[in-house]
Amino acid sequence: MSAPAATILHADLDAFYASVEQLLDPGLRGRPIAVGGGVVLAASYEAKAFGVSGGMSGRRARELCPHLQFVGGHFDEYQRLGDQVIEVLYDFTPLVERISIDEAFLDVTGSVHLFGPPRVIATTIRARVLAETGLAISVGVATTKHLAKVASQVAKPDGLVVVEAGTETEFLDPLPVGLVWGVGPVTQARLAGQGIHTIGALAATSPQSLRHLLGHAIGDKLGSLALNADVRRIETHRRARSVGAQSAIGRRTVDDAVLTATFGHLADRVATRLRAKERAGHSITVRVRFADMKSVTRSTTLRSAVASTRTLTDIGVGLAQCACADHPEQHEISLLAISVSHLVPECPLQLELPLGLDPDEHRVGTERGDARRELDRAVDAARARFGSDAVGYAPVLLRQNGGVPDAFRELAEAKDREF
DNA sequence: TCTGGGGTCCTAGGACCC
DNA sequence: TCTGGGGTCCTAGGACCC
Repeated sequence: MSAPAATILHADLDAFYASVEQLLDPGLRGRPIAVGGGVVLAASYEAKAFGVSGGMSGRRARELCPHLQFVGGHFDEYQRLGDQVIEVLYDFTPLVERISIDEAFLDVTGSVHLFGPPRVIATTIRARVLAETGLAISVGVATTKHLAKVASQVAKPDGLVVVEAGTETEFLDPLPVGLVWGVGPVTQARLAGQGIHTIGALAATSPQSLRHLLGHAIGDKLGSLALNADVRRIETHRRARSVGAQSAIGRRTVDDAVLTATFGHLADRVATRLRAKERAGHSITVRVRFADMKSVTRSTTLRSAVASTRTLTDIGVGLAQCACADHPEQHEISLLAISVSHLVPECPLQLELPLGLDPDEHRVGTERGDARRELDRAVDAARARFGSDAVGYAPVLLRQNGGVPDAFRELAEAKDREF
């Protein structure tokens, strides 16, 4: 006998940022709004009706919806309300896997004795979230994570869909393949080329054909999801595998001053977060996006793990110079990014970083290595007491450029916190 | 007003080792 | 001398998700 099927809920706040804005300002309710400016971070359902969606350029959004109103984000409120909703979920089970600011999986298999059948739990959650925060949350209920997520998408807006055990295939088969987790525009187009438009058609395709069409891993994964063979468990604690930061800088002529200033800023953000997590990383990857939106990456792997701001800055600049030198036909850059991976625990008292090219230069125990550690520690401590703007490493040469406010970045970074 | 910022995972080729 | 095959790591690129 197999174990009784699990009961998984996927709870997903509707048009989250935009709904919060409409909550905060009643004058925005019932109207098409978008959070963002140059790019749409989130659209209200009234705006979605015109085809406006997240990630779209502001200009395109206005073309689709001339009366669209842009609003600046209240990022602290998003975090606060998102946390408040997650706290409601914990009242029903400790098995909560938060996957972003506004959505989570719950395993309520063991909760039914306390709170009633899954449908009752889901209904209670939706009512409590609405009463306590004023926000609509859609919930999908099923026997697997994937199916629960598909169900919550189908439930939107402000709905509940329960897929009863035994009816999974019947539920999934007519749905479009785009609802399968991991099927984006490229994969969807590839499948459409073979006449595969529904999850049922995907499930009916042979594993060999899928592998041939999409590659081994993707083909196998999609095949199993379409056949409802998802065996993933709820993971309550997930460790980050990389820490990164990026900055769109408009169009800038390639020069060292821009690289130094930008990587100073990015490395500061990344290294500070690494040190706060007591982690350091062996691999550093830099991405340079040119003015024509083509981007290239350069990476390096060091024998020792890095978490120092200054060291990360130097490596970032060096890798970006390599990338630019390899593309002499490109004269302008529009974005720089740095990411640290192959993370390892770093005890604050432990030594760090010999560097690749000149191993002695930055090693702790040498004058420069010690100085860098002391500087990082002093800056971290001052910021902890006086706020993140209290101390900087370099003059902020970066024009704000109408970009995303720092508060939004801090919001994205807040996902680092262990939920 | 040309196109954000944070991530995860997969593929493919080459180096290197056994 | 020529002939192998498998495994692992690194780098670069890309699809996808929120």
